[in-house]
Amino acid sequence: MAPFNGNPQSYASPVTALKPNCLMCPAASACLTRGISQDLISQWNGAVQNHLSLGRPGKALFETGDAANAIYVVRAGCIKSLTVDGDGNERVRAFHLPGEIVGLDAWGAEHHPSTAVAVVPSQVCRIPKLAALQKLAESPLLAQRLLERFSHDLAQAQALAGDFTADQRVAGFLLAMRARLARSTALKLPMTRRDIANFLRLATETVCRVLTRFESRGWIRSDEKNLQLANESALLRLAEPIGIVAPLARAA
Amino acid sequence: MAPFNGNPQSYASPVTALKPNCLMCPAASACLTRGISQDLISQWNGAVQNHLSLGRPGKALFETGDAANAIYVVRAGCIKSLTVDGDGNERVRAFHLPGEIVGLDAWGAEHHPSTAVAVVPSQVCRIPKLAALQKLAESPLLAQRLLERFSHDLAQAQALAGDFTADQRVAGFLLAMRARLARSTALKLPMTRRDIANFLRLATETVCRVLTRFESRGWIRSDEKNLQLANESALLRLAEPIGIVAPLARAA
DNA sequence: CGGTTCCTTGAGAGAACTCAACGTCGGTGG
DNA sequence: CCACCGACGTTGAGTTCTCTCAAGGAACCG
Repeated sequence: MAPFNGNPQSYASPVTALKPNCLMCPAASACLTRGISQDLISQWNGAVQNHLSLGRPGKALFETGDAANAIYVVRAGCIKSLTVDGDGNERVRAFHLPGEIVGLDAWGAEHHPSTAVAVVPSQVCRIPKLAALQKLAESPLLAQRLLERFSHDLAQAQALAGDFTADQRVAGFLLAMRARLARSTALKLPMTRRDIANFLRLATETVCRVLTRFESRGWIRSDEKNLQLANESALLRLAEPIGIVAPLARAA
Repeated sequence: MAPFNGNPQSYASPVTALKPNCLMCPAASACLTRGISQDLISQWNGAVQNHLSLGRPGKALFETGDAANAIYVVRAGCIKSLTVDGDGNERVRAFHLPGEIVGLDAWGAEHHPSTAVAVVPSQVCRIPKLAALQKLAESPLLAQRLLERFSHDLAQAQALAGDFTADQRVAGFLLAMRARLARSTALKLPMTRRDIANFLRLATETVCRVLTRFESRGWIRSDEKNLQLANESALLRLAEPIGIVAPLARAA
């Protein structure tokens, strides 16, 4: 059970390791700090308390009911937010990729309404709400950035709440992941079929069947977690009614 | 076609009518200004540009694609946010009651992703985003209030996005309306069955059938728009998996 | 009063779910 | 080293919940 050692600063002194440098962050191109001045980035960096490694899939960042004193920016990996109802049924509410923020649904609450769990080995930056609030007061630009993030997540959640066919939902999900992972048409999905299905309100089997259908039509090529989007326009046509929200950040 | 005349300041001079006084607002107990000092309320009042009357149901506040330079706080009535897809299908994304904010999904965008329409004769306060941002920088408390609102709406949207039975969704909706309208167990729903169904991703007929079922069980008494929740605990038990988000505001 | 919109109830159809089974992969321990 | 186990992905067959289609009654408005 070797500890996950993906932290590029793990060899540095503990203090340095605890206080990552936003200027050298691998997720900078998708973070709140994207495209702002170095001075401002340094200022924001002051609000970052430390960063945490979630070494193995399933490791919880926080659980429902925990005190909610901070938000977390994903530095690497993938985090999922989920709730568990009285019958023990899990429900995936969101996936968070590098640069995205975990815990926004708890900004106005003392306790987290959802649990956050690593999907793959991940790292996050912890930013206490109070420290963040202080920085926002000092910089309207940062405040605007955070509000944009809230607004985007809200619009996204509302779009996804719609009533769509299984094909539409899967197509929309693939396109959203493609835009957020933002490399090429080749995707490496971090999460399992089960998580995707749960997130999209579908049965695991349905997701499988849809993917098989897409592949038989030549729209995608699928090798388990590795997907190749061969016909994005077809997927886009299918997913149009969802009104996918364009991602805020692009690779610089 | 007499103009809606519910504005208590309509007899005052035009300037006064255009700049409502937050200290005398009927929606104050549910607004961002709830429970803060009079000085701070007055300060926030400075950000309020004017207020608008939407005299008849169906009147649009703004439409998808319009420039998004402001947010709107509902002063009276009820506003619905909706989108229209390529096939002309409407989808209700949210209802906004007095004290709640319309347009948050467009804070980070230049154009509104959704259309806002009056459900009943309504009034809203227009607050330019720039003016709001300025006030937020001056007052961390106001900033916190707005962030809480975003957070709450996000959590709510995610909760509602889940996969629930028709009975669960309707029960959850009734309880949420009860909490937001916050009077007694007697509810006067502003919106039609069609709107409720669309919002809950159900057919109008299904909503009717569920309400009939609830009534036959003695859980509610229904006279069209006027509902009486006779057995809230039964509804609560049914809606538990949704994880209803408690409303931020209560009547003072 | 027609005309429209809304609410309600009934009967049949369809999309997705549940249940079930099988192959694969990776980790674990004998 | 390999058998075992569990998790994951995939495919098939029957069931169910909700939708669609259809129609009638009530309320509202010009």
